[in-house]
Amino acid sequence: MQFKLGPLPECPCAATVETVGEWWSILILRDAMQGFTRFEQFQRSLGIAPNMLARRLKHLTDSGIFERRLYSTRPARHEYVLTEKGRDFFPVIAAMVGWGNRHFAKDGPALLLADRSSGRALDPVLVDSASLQPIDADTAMAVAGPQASPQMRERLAMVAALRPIPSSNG
Amino acid sequence: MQFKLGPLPECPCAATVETVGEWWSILILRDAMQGFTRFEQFQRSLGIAPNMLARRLKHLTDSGIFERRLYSTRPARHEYVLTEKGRDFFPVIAAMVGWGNRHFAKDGPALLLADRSSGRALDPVLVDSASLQPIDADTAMAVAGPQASPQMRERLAMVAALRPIPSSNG
DNA sequence: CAGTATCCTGTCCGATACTG
DNA sequence: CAGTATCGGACAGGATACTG
Repeated sequence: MQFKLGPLPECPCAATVETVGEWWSILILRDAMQGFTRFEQFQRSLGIAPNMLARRLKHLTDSGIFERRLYSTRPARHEYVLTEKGRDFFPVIAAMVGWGNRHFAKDGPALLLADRSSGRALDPVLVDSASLQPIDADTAMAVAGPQASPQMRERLAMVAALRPIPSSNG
Repeated sequence: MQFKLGPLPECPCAATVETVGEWWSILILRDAMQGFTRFEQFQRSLGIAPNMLARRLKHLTDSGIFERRLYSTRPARHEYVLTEKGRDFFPVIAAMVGWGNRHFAKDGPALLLADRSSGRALDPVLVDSASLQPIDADTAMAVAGPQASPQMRERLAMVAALRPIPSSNG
């Protein structure tokens, strides 16, 4: 997962993919959201090879998603603690959980989200913070932001002619 | 991106990662959500090699995310149309756009989401559909669903002792 | 326990050439 | 235009051994 070279891509979706796009990274973050912080916890949970885990943790730390914190000297021991940026990734994980449950769990989900204090099951849905209206492929579209490059604007203009987006059932 | 072999993993997040985890797949879906359907549209937009694009489109079609539809005979031409399952992936993309904008767009976003009819900018936030309360790492947790395996229950029980999850600023 | 160091394999991916 | 075929490189990822 590196794009050509150099800085992150302009598209925020592509930048996200480039930062956490290796699939181990997503699963590591999934576990970190549950409270895991230690090397061995991740390793046991994921069955990942230790060198790969070290690589992924380093990359996520370099990306500002984990903070590597010394919790013991002699011997030196580190734990990997989510930063605010890392914790803010939770909605992406939760959206994936929701999609997976809706489309793969035929006989009922194996895992779902619940409120920490009440224990009540949560049904994740993405809405606009102001209107609280659901955001989906029918009602939302991408538009150029203030910092959009000319190329980005051109792309988006090209795409604007295509709406409404085609779908298989009409 | 294939796990060992065989069926999808039990965890809905892992199942999602396995299905769309290659980073090209996410970007293809991003473009499909904008209305792209043709091979050449994807290729030009992404700068992807044709063989890779063919592979990814085939995989996404086999996964029930695209429907490959003949839109012209002589010569035979196909377009790749999102299924309902594919369109339902939009919240994941939008959540990634939101995270990318919040953490990478220092001088303002290059791309944002807007309402199709009003054009008003949208601020994507994940909430519970019943309570409309935001779902984040502090308030939500994963619990075993009705179809959880014993191993999954054991994992989640292990994790339950760790809450509240550690974070770098307290 | 928490990694680092090596080696190896699979495959993702790009480049290019070719076809109806 | 919409792909398929083939080649080669880079690297993700696994297995194993080793260290403080």
